[in-house]
Amino acid sequence: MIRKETKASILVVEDEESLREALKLNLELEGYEVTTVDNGPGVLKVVKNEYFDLIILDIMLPDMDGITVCETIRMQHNDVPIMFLSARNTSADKVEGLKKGGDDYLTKPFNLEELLLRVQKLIVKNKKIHDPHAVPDVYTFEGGKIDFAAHECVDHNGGKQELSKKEAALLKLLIEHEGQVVSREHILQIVWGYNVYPTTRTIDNFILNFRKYFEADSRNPKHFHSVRGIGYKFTA
Amino acid sequence: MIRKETKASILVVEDEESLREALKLNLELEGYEVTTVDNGPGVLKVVKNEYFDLIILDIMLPDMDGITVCETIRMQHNDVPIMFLSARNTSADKVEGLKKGGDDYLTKPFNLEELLLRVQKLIVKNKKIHDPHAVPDVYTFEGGKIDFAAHECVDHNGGKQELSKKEAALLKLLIEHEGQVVSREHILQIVWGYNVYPTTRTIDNFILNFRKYFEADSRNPKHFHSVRGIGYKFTA
DNA sequence: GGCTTTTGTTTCTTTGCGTATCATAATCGG
DNA sequence: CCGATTATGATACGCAAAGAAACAAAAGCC
Repeated sequence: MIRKETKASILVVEDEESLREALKLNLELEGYEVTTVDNGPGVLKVVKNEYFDLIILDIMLPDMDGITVCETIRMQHNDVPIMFLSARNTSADKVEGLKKGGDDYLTKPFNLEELLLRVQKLIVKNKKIHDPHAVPDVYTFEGGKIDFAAHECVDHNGGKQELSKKEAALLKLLIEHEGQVVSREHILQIVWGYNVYPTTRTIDNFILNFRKYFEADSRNPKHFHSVRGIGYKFTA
Repeated sequence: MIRKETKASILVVEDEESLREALKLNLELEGYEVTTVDNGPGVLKVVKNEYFDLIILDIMLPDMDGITVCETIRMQHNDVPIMFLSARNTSADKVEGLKKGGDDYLTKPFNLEELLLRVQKLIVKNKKIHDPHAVPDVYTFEGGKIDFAAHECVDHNGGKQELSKKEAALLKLLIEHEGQVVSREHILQIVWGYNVYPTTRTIDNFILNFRKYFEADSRNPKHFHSVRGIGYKFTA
């Protein structure tokens, strides 16, 4: 099994600079990859383009309040865990936050250690949800056979091929999500470990190779499909 | 959305009778199967023999405190979600509870609605972990079948069709509002973005495609209805 | 150090999605 | 019943995303 030692990524949304920087610092000390934003509309933009394991969202933002931001994110079918931060600690506020799609609600001032623990729990749970099904060391499908332990595969002609590290990792990821589309962001997050990417054609090149290995007609792939605007999909 | 409900089971551990019964009553009203226990050792016994989706655990128990109970459960590699209840609300207490394996920590007196919301969230998350296909991303209706995870659908003839990004988003939106009219403005808000107003026939074209996919007679649609002057409506 | 292999970048080509345009049909208001 | 309005359906087009390949840069390997 390939261990993922990629950092979990957190988006911190907080307009007050000192708190924002303090959060960033402490989360980074815990080993998280932290992005910060100080306004509502900015969140929506950045959430559309990047993958996050958790969003820490201040409710009181100058332009667009956090609840609305959360609602909007949820309306776009994004299930990223969201932790609300707020100075308001009435039950009504908490209930509203949780109802509108928040996963946790902390009141300011908060205890740092508690926040870090809750952050950790939310991230671990979510990872478990997305943690895909186990793939055997030797995976056989119509297009060939892949031996993840030996880092080699048998292509569609029966020829043997060595698999490089990244090739194996990407293959495994796609096979783990067999039948489902895996977004480019997710691929980069898991296989490469970065979050933002310049318009890179790197992933495409790997897919091209897979198609060479496993597809009889690489122009009309039966196993490695691209889903325009989203990512790639493997089907057996 | 259609959701089949088998009752989730909750174990309530609380020594004070009135609170215990109040919790039981309210949780049952929410549709949960509730078991109650009033002492520490009893928890361990019952947890060994029964499956629970959640344990609500009072920290101050007469014989064995809740933290110890939780630790013991975790030592037995049982990952059942545990929500602590406690009158103590210092940060140190909360931190300890979370550290020792608790998933949430509520202080007494608590707001009932908040508790119920948090209960629900813990249970749903855990269900997703154990049965990722419990809430499948597949929607079936008379006209065909739509798989949102794979971005494909089966049309009314049984043929397979790839779905583009916007197609999937719009379909999802319409299906979520099954039976009710969705206005053009709302569609644009959700599917296209915010201040975008392409005053065009764009949405119509997507509806046309859907009718091609899913309607036997596209002139007399049974599923994708247009509501003149307002928007569109999907019916199953 | 020089060689090979793997990984990443740059650039160009190709594709097809999403949008626009326009002609026609349906519907509505008066 | 007729003009105005709105939906439909076909078609055309621009542009962003994917394909493809060559090139560059690391990373291994004797």
